[in-house]
Amino acid sequence: MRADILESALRLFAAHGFRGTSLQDIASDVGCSKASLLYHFTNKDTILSELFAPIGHEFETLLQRLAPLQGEEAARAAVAGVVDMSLRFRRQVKILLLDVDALLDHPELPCVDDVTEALVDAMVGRVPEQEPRVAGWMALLGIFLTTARGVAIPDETMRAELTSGAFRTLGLSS
Amino acid sequence: MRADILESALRLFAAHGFRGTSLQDIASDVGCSKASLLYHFTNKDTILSELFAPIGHEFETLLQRLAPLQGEEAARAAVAGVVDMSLRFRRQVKILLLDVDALLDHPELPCVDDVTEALVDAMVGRVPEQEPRVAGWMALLGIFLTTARGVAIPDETMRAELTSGAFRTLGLSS
DNA sequence: GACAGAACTGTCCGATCGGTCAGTTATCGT
DNA sequence: ACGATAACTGACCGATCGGACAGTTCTGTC
Repeated sequence: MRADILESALRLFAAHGFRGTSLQDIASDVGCSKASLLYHFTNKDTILSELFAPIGHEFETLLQRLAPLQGEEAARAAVAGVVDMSLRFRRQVKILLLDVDALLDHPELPCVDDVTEALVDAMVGRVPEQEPRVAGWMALLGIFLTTARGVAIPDETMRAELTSGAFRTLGLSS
Repeated sequence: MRADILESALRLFAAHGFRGTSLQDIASDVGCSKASLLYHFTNKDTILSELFAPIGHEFETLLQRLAPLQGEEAARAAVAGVVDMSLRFRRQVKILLLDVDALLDHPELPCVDDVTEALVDAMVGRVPEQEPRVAGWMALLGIFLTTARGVAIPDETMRAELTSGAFRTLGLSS
């Protein structure tokens, strides 16, 4: 039942956003009462936290794996990591994009700004100038949103296209 | 006063989303009563419609300008047009991204899906395969989101970086 | 100063939200 | 069969939302 609730919540949050989905919406989708949701989860935020728990750790390990790398090597690893996580957690990414501002102060998920800044750093190098960072943001956000939007092709094809596209954006040979 | 209301609404909608901003929030920001808002505008949706009215026409003329072009010429013109509109209407773009699903059925603004699909067509050509379209989506969404997010550089520098970045994503020489 | 109309506001309304709680039903070891 | 515990629910609560409406204040004209 907990699993059913989480599955429905993930689908509805991704479709209509966190704020755009009421507990009653989830309950109707699951086929139980609203009170039953709050029996399994203390409140609405807890449901969200549970959905985002896995990706918090994964992003942390990705950043650790990226930390010692530099230059083109770091950029290619960052792209591969971001593409992989976007494909595996595309619905969570969509939730994050739909309700960024409301979810930023959410304690459970790591500070999104810090993580994304670190990923851009890995893609374009730790340069003080802002100009090269634009390409990094374009690559990062392009991957996230294109995955969240969804294109009617198999996952592995999508992975290859996203990776080569991001490489081109960053000026790397693909 | 109407202008003050629209300015406050635009800023608040861009910061917290359409659904995340109440009429009371806007009234407090303007410094008037909620009832006063509803004297100048028939309802909350009308405020949003007025904010999006200009960009509807602009996107239409952009698509008309793009229609006769083909190949690389069309792609370069599409990128230039999208970059230009993103920079000029960055707050509207952000609103659209924050509340896509809730705003899709909004009658005032043109069907977002149709417009974006046409822009991707212009960028990658009207090909039946889905694979090349991924790069188109990456370029389009990369421009939109990077602009909406904001980078601390002058507009004209941003324009140049966004344009060359999108060209690279699409495999065009910049 | 009197008047008309625009501009504005306080107050109320129904709907919906997240959340609480007492009470009911199902499950299971003994 | 029975009691304990988990699972679940209907009814309710306070807060907040978008919006309606009667009444008040401001502003310009004669």
